[in-house]
Amino acid sequence: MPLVLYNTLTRKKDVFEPLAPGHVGMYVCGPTVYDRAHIGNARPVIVFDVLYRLLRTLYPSVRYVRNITDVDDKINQRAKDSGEPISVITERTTRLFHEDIGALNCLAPDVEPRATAHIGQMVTMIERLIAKGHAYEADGHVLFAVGSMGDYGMLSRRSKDEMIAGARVEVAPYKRDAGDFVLWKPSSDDLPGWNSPWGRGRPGWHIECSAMSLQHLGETFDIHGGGQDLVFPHHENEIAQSTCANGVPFARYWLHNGWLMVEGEKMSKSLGNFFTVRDLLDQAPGEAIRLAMLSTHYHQPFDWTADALRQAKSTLDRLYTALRGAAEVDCNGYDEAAPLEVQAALEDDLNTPLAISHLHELASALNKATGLEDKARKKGALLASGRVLGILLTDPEAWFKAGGATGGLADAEIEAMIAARTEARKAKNFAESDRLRNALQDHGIILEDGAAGTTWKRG
RNA sequence: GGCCGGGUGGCAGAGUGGCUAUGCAGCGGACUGCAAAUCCGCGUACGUCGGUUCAAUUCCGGCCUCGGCCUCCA
Repeated sequence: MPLVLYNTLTRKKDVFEPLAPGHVGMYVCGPTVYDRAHIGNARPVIVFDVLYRLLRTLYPSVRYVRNITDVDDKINQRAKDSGEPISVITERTTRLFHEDIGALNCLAPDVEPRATAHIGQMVTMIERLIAKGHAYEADGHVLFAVGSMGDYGMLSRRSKDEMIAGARVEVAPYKRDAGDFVLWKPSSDDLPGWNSPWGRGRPGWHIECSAMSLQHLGETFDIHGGGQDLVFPHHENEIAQSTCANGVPFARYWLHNGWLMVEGEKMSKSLGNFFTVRDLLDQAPGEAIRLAMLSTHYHQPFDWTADALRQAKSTLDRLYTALRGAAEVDCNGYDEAAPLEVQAALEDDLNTPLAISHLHELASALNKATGLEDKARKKGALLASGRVLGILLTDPEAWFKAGGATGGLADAEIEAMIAARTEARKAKNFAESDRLRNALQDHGIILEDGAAGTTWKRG
């Protein structure tokens, strides 16, 4: 099956073919580092991590670039409010971002460029745009002239007239066209700034991605991703800058993940439904958060609910239960590639919900498997499938016993009570046996009596 | 107002012109000292009104309805 991806540029599923055979270049818009990542930030990171993992199973060479935006007015504001130097804020936030998404089993990109390390490239690109008549200097700013580009608006499919008619913000008087956007703006002494042909200043929002993708992936590359809200204006403007500056097509496939809601409402601080990844990691394992995100197709809006998280956790319990039952089975040689149906689901525009349904089927098959060979085959298939999705990466025992450090009974205490219960059961003292089990249950410990003895897990 | 995406069983959520996923919850059974886990079985859903068709939840059109975006929010 060929890989097909829904391309915002064409508004349909397109068969994916890399520009250079065997090599894929992908750019995804990364975080602005002024505050901890919230779950809305986490969605594209997880979605494109799955795509990255899938691409790596299909192509020998994949170059994944995800930027860090470390120059931005929100960062400036944060520094002003807190009194902390900007570099302290951006470095700390970057480190926390890595921690948070690492806990969600997201692989590091191949390149993680920082905007402040590419100011020179941005200035060069702006100069080229001015030279080609696509940008102009006005009132200390450099602006991109949307009127200079014939098919501006091709990604978001809106005409310039519409944009002007719909403009809600007062148009700065120095703009030639209401749709013109800032490439470079002046900085006062108290703001970060770099010397440029237009005086000391800082870049506009969009130019960094054009400059960094050029630097690390070239003029034309395969995939550009991000949240749906970035389609306009951010990605539209990236296309304008890059195609006008380079004179060749920019990204070929544009992928956008849907918006994230919380309990049916838009997430916002004022509604009190605003969660950081860190908040959620205190409530559930990262794998459960990740799986919850993947339980809806990436293109759909995702409604984050307590129930969705609970369901994801219970799905993982079920899958890990199957793996735990086959702990002794050596599946070496059977776990290299995900089975066809899982691969096919993902190759069909990253249909993760369908892929997950196949994991359930594999778990059932593993539970029912009798022969060693059959078990090894199913276990290997389940593990390989999990790997593409970035789940089932933990040892099953560790999965079920996790959470002990944060309070409650220690493993040794639990083991001791189980031993006492086993003695009671041998003596047919079921009253005592049940008392012990209930006592453990009160601490969230669930016992399972099997042929090979009693196992336990933290519920 | 413009553009875009939805409305599927109690819930979540795929998908398909006829064979109607998957999971959770529920019910019945097997297993178990009792449980848990697992296994077996059960529930026949597709907003609405028309059209096309031998056949539509799936295609087309109208309507209702929900949501997103419309200059810097992922």
